[in-house]
Amino acid sequence: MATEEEKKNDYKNTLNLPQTDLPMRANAAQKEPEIQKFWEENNIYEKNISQRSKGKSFILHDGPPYLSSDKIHIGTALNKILKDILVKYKSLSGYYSPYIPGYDAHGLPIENAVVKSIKGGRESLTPTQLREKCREFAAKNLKGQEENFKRLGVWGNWENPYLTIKPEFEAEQVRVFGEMYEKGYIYKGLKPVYWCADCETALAEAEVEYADHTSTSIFVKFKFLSEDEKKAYQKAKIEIQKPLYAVIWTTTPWTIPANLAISLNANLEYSFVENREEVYIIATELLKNFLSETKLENIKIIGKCQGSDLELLNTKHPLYNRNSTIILGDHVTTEAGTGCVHTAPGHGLEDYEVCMKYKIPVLSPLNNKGIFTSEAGEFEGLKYNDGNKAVIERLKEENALLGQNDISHSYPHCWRCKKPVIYRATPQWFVDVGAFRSEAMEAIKNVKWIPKSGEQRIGNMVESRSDWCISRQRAWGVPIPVFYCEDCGEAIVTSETIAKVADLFEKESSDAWTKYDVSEILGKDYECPHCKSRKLKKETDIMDVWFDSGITHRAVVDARKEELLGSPVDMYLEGSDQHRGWFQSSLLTSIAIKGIAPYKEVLTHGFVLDGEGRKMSKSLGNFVEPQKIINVYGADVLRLWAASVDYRNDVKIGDNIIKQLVEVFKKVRNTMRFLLGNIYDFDPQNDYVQYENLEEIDKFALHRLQVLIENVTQSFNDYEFYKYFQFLQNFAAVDLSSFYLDIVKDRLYTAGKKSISRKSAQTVLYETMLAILKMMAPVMPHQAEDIFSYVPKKQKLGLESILLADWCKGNEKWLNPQIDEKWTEILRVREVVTKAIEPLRADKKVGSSLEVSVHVSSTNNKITSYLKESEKDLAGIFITSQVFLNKPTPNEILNTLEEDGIKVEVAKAQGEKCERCWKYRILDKNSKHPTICEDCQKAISEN
RNA sequence: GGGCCAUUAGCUCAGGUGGUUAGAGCGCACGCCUGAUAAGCGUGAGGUCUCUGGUUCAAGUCCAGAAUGGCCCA
Repeated sequence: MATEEEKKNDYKNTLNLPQTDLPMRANAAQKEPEIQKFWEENNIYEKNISQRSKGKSFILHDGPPYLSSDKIHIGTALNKILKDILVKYKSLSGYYSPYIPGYDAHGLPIENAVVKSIKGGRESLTPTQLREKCREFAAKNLKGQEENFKRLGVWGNWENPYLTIKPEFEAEQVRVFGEMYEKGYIYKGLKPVYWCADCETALAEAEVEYADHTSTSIFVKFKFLSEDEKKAYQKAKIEIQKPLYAVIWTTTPWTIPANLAISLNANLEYSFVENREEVYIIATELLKNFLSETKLENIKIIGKCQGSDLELLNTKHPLYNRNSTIILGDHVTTEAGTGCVHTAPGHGLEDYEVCMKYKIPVLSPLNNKGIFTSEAGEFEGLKYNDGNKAVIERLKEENALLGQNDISHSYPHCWRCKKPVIYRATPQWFVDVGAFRSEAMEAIKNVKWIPKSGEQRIGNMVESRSDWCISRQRAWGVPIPVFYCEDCGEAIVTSETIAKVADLFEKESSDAWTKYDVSEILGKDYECPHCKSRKLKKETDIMDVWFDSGITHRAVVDARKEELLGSPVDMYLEGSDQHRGWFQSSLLTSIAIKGIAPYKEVLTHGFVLDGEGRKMSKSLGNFVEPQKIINVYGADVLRLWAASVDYRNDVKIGDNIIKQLVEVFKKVRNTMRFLLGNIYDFDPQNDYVQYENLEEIDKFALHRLQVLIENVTQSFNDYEFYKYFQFLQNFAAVDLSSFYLDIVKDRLYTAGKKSISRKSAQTVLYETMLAILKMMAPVMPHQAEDIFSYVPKKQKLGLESILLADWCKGNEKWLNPQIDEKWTEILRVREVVTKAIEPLRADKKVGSSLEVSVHVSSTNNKITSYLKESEKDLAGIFITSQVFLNKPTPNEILNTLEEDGIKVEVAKAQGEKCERCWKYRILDKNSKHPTICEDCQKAISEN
């Protein structure tokens, strides 16, 4: 005879409980690499690419990360993940969407890192050896970054990435230079750069260190020309005969010989100050400061005017027989000085910029050693720092000095010899942006910028930018492919020289530039086209790395037309800092040689901040390392993070945020596990229930699914992944977990295994599972693939990988507004019912809601009729044992709740607990199974 | 200092053309279930919508200014 316990187990065995081997825990950190191995070994990426027609394409062109490190940081991870989500989504949606990752590998940061790492410094290596080290350094970092990217689950042509140091890339770069030169867009000019007079070398921004330095500051007066003096007085509305001076202030007296202008701020107010027989112009705000510094007394303000009133008036240089013109610039501030800024375009970057606008030429009367040249007149032969004293002496003699003080301030020093550095104008190569600026502005208008503000941002920059200096005095880069004639001094760039250099680089890389001499490159008989001389030399400068990456539209997109279909591509997707960087350098070179923008759309994302919204910095020690997150939670959680935030603005990441995402990740997995477990025996071929035959709540579930599919699709199409995240999360938690699955559980478990009602629910579960797997795939590809591997073969649509599927379309006929309206109302009633039961639970009068029966009524006719229509299903929907509409519950009413015109009375359920389905029923003691209900008896007989 | 951007519950996000007690999911608290179980369900508490002015009968929503934070310049 069976014991009670055994009998219970017997009935339990007749239930259809979920079955699946999919583990509840993802164990992602360990599982993901296995999945990636599966993709790699089975060429899933390549298969996806080849199954899509090139007629429908979406090309995202990768911006090359810089190879300064072998580890990627969180910002790079965000960027690559966003790109990959998009590429995967487009691929699933049927687009031909290949992805060729790129790397930026020339430039100063790499060169500096290498120089620092070698004993003996730069001098211990030949340029060729140095370049070789740089190449190795870049290769090592590439390997590290590539591993990081692959570990994120990023798809792409990893076999053949593009690289700015590949010979074919460098060759194209030389050709682009040649084309731009031929169009007259490239010229040689002077520009101030940091210069160390002791090392006799140009320095980059990164090569100067700031340290305190004591300088002599001086106030110098520049006398107005008599004509212009009158005009100035007129502007200030004063009548006076005394001589008028603009007073400048500088901490580098030696640059006075190079002064060509005086800069004022157009919007500042300037005072005319009378000092005995002279009048000075000083910015009103700085007057106090000026007086205390110069110790002048008994002065008075006799007039005022705006900076803009004085534009283009001339003063006389106190030491030379030339003018110094008053010009206007935004760099003039009231922080120090007089508001009249000494402007020497050869010795200051701002000075240079503002003089460019006024077409004032550059004057830099210093040689490599920092010694004044003949252009400095009487100071010729003096070293610049000795020039300070000499200049001050002369100014005194000319009665042009108004004051002199020593000040200590932060000043740039050479990182090698630690001596102060200067700005010195040197010959540089430029791109004449002005020549095609309007074309570029026009092109900007025709690009779709997301977010929209990007258009203004880049527009402002292109509009106001000066010419692009593309030369660098360094070793690790593509040489500027120019020869010079040593006899006539002309620069030589012809289609012939460009072709020869390009072809050579294509074979041997740009290392060939230093390796061969001119005659080897151009041929023994090559002669200067200007003077027929055969004495030629090579340019020693290299190109700005922004020029490297700026021509990928040509060296990659056009050069690999078979794969990338040629420029312009559909999208560039980078951080918002690239408006100044890659978006602009790419735009300018593309406009210059092709007349079109290289992209149709530009999508930008913000920067990654810590959990408190602070910038990540060494001093705060608040860096979030992607590798750490991946090692603990897996790449999919990081990917989910990227998808969960509105990346158009800055985004935050921190422990708390990641923990929340892990919860969502688990929730989705568990929900999928439940779906999977309940359709283990479902064969779509035979068991699929046609829409018309589905139960109404199942139709409602499909309606909700269809709404989800459409919302999610729209979110991806708009690149608004965070909306996708919200939709998916809500659907999993609300529509499925707490509503549909909770209700349908009973049917799945207790109904006959092959009953139509169970199959009806299974059909919905099956459709839901497939749709969600597909919508997980772009964002959580590992998780989706992992789950998919546990899907029974019959349900897999013949797919080898979920990443080879077609995007979920659902079925338009699932949209059912009538059912939606009705069930939304029923859901409201359900809320009132659960709320009404709640107090009884708190009082321990009731545990499971199945111990309860309810009487429901409503003052709303619509609701009443909806309830009536579905009367027999209501108990299941409310997860109670009985629902009464017309008559009150037979047992004592334990609680009543009325809300929104819906009245619910709760009582104990009728009958006894059925041992099989746990619902309370009036049991037939005389039947074969006296402890289970009628429905269960029927179900058992069907099994 | 200039250009561009952001600021709604602890977190991630909603809140067309200004109009009743500002929403969702998660998290949290409390409880239930023990046939999704290192799961599942329910209920509840959380917001002076960054601030200050202004327009208006009425402002998270419009205007002006400010603060804080971010990117790019200087």
